Amino acid sequence: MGDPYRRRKRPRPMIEQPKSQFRQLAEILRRRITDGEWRRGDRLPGEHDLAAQYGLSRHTVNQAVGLLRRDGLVRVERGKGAVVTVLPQQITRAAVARYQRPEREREQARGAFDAEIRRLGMAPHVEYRRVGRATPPAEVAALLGIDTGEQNALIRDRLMWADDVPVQIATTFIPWTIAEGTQLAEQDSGPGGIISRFAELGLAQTRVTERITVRTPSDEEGQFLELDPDQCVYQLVHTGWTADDQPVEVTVHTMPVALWRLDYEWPLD
Amino acid sequence: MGDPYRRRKRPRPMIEQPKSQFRQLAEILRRRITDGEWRRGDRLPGEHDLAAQYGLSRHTVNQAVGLLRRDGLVRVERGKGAVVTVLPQQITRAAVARYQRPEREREQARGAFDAEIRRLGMAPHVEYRRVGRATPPAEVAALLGIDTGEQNALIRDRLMWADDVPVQIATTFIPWTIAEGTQLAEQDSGPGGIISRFAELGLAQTRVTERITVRTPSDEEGQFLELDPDQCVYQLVHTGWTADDQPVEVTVHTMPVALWRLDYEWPLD
DNA sequence: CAGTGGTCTAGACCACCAC
DNA sequence: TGGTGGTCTAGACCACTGC
Repeated sequence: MGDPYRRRKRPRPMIEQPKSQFRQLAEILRRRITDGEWRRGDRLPGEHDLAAQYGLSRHTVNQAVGLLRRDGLVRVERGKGAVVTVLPQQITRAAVARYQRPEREREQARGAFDAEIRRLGMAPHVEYRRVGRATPPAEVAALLGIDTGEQNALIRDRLMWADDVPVQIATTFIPWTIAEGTQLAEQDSGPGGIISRFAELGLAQTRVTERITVRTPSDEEGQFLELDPDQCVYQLVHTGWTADDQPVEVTVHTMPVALWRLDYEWPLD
Repeated sequence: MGDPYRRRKRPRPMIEQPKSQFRQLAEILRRRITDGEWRRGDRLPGEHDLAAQYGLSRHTVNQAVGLLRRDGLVRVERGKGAVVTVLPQQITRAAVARYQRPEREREQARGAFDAEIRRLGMAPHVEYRRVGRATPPAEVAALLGIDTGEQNALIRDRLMWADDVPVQIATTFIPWTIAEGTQLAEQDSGPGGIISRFAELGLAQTRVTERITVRTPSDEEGQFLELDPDQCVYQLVHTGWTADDQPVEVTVHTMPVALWRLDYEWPLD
């Protein structure tokens, strides 16, 4: 069987692979953050200073900082500098639990997000950006089985924070033929969230699917989530189905990968 | 309520945001790939040529190519050049389906991966790198509820390809007290895979959890998966539990985010 | 050997921020 | 206005590939 790595590996040096200077510097800076020397909110020394201190050109330092930005450890604002942004812990999205027994205590929708954030000792905040009739993206229209390019969906678009950190964009689409004139189309979807409203309409969701991909954020997403353009986000597409396999809800969640981890759980027979 | 984006946006130019030259070039090159001008296996023009052609310095071109590498569209080998590596379609991992009815037709383990790859018209290949007694990482030991730093686990470490593309590393850990002397410790785990062996041992798995995170690959992982160091991978930690909530299996999957999408599905009550 | 990309420097100009 | 980072150029040296 052998060791397939061997094929591609050269005789390994005793101590360590020689690495480029900017990667070594990034390693040093990363350690100073994870070790707690620099904490959330602290400003890193200017690139000019770091360059002088380590005997590097500013360009090399800039590359090193770029690695930290990609990993979501620091955020840079023009004219100000690099600030440590890493959270003490990632937020956990327990996908299955958040949709269980919604009638019990508003665990659904806003309630589930609230719990996820409070678990970390942070304050959740949700702001509705838009609730109304709109044209869904083509992929969403296809999922919902409705025509493309028409104003045939209700959109519920919201932004979410943990303390002052923007952590998620969630956009729900519901066929307009279902949502029109119901509480689904109101900003406050009422007790139990939209899941309960669907049930009352005789369109109880009995099955849920989620598809996870990772991509780079759009300009708009990057702006709200305060992401460096090199950071990645989860795109999580959640679809709710009725007993006769009709899709009645599609929600697209956009979350920085640095901030979240996603949990799933199911029984085996 | 207003538009929260407005806070941070400046009056938008009519045509487009001014973008840096390397991002514009990356956009051009990306389009030439997605439009099919350059296909999988083709070599990009040299950076020197591109620089001359577009009137840029080689460094700027190098930055542009870096964006394509990060997105997994091209792979660069020293001394050779940049080769288009993007697959026609992402591989879909249907998490729940792959563990259902394992006794039916070897759908488990190797069987599920086989189906995932064949669905794309590619040829799956699995190679066992190591099967034997080993010391699990501390996080895995904690999950399994066994001591840290001891040779107290069976490791089943395998590499997976689609055609000639390395697509996944999967490493299974099972407490040695369970695996010792059973077919679990043999490379061929028998019909139905290890799930069936657990059932025969009176340790049938009744519940499964998975935790997804995204991180940069280790040197070793990047080497096998032929990843640029700037590309991200999913780390998917799969745990199997018995009816009395004993964890009997932990499998860590490492998959390039550019190649995979992850599907989940469950019923609502 | 020539051709590739990886990395680094020195220097420059710009946009943006805070004062 | 001075300090920050974003970006770009010109030029250089290196490691690696394949002939």
